[in-house]
Amino acid sequence: MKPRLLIVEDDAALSELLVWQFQNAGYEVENTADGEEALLLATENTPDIIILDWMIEQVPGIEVCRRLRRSPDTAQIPIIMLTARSAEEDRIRGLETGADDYVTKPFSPRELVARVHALLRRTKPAATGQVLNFEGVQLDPVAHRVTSGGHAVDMGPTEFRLLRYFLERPRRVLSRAQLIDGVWNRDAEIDERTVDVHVGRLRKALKTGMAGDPIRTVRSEGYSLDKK
Amino acid sequence: MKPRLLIVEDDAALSELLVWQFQNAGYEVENTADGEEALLLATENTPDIIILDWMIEQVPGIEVCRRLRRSPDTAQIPIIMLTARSAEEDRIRGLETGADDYVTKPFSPRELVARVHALLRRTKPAATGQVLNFEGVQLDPVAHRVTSGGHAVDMGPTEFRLLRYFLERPRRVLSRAQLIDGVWNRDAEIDERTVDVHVGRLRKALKTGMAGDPIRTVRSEGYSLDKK
DNA sequence: TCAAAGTGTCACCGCTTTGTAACAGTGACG
DNA sequence: CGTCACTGTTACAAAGCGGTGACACTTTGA
Repeated sequence: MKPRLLIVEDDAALSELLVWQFQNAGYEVENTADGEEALLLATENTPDIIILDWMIEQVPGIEVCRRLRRSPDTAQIPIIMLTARSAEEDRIRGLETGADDYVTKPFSPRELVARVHALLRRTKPAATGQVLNFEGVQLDPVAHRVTSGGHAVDMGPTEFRLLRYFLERPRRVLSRAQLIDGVWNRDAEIDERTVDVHVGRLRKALKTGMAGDPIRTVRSEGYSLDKK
Repeated sequence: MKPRLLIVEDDAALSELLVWQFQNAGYEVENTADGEEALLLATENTPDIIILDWMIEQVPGIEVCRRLRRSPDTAQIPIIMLTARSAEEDRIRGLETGADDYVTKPFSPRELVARVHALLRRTKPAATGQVLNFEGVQLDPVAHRVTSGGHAVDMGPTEFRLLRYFLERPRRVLSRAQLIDGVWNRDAEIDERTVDVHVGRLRKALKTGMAGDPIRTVRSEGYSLDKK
C-alpha cells in the first residue's frame, strides 16, 4: 500500500515538480492550492503526511496547520511546513504550532523526499516497509512474514492485518469498533464478537514462538498490544 | 517526569551551550564527546531523544546512528543529527540512515529546542499531558492502566471509571448522586449506597501500591480525592 | 474442478464484576 | 455515656463478558 501524501502549494511550477518527485518516489499524491480545500481533503482522505506551504492563498498556512491540529480526525497527521521565510522566529512558531518539520526554500526536492521518508518511518513504519517490532514479535510488511520469539509463525490474512494494526499502535487500548474499522474494509458489517475470535486465533499463532501473551484483554474496553 | 536528552558533541563550547539551553528548557541532559560512550549511555539510560554530531572523535556520527538503529534497545529513540556539512548528499544520507531530523551548523539553539520539542511531541504522546496524576496515583486513559505509588494496580471497570472521574476533579467533594451521574450510564438507577461499596473497592485497589488513602470521606456529603 | 484454507457466527462455559443486603464500626451531639 | 445517623466491609446471587470449539459458507490455489 503506497503512502498517501497531500501537498498544499500555490506556486504551480513548484507544486508540479513536487507531485512528480513524490509520485516517482512511490507516493500517492494529491495536491491543492487552497487552504480550505486542503482541510477538506485532509479530513476526507486522511493522508499519511501533509506538505504545507506557509503562504497560500486565502488562509495562511500556519492557520491551516492550527486547524488541522485541532480536529481529532487530523490531529495525528504529520505536517511539514514549506516556506520562503527563514527567520528564526517563523521557524520556531511553525514548529510550536504543530508542524513536525520545517523546510526553507530554496530546498532540494530530494532532501524533502528524505525528510518525508524519515517522518513516515516514525509515524507509519509499515508504509516504508520497515520491520515492525514489539517485545519479540516481528512483522515484516514487505516479506509478509511474522516471527515470534525468533520462530517463524503462520497465520491467516486477517490475523496478519490485525497484528500489523496492533504493532502500529502498541500500548494503546483499541476498542473492537476501532479494530473493525482499521482491520476490515471500511463499511464491513462485522459482529464485534468476531474480533474476539480473531484475536484468539492471533494469540494461538503467536504462542508457538514465545512464552507470554503479548495481547492484553481490557475487560469491557477492548484489546491492547502490551506486556502484562 | 522531565524528558531525558543525550547530547553527543565534541566541541566543548557548543556542548556546554546546548546543555545549558536544554536544561533551561526543562530537560534532563547527559552529554559525552565520545561515540562509544554514547552507545553505552544510550543503551543504559534509554534517553527520550539523542542529539548527535556527525563529526565526533573516533567513530563517525553516522556510524553511531547506524549502530543505534541496529540494536532493538535503541532503535526507537529519535535522533537529531547535527553537522557542519551542508552538502545535500550528506543530509540525505543522514536521514536515510535513520536520523529523524538533520540540522546544519550554524543553527539557532532555540530552533533546535523547538525541533526537539516537535519530535518528542510525536514520539512520546504521553509526555504531552494525557496521563492523569494525583499524589502518586497515575491513570493513563489511553493504555488503560493505573499505577499507585509506582506499582501497577488492578481494578474493575467501574472502579477505573470512578477513579478517572475523581482524577478529573481533584480536591472537590462529589456527592453520591454526582458520582452516579458521572460514572454510571445516564438513567442507571443505582442505590446511593452502592457508591460506598465501589469507593471501598477502589481504596482497596489503590492501597496495594501506597501508604495513605487518597480518597477522603466527607460525612453526609460524599467523597473527594484529596490528601488527608 | 476440487480440496484446503480462511472467515464470520453461534452457543456454551467459566471467570469477573456488580449491585444489594446485612451487619459491624465510627463519629457527632446532646 | 448513649443514641443515632452514617459509613466500611463482607457475602452472595445474578448479570456481564470473554475464550473457544464447532460449523456452515466463501475464497484460494493447484
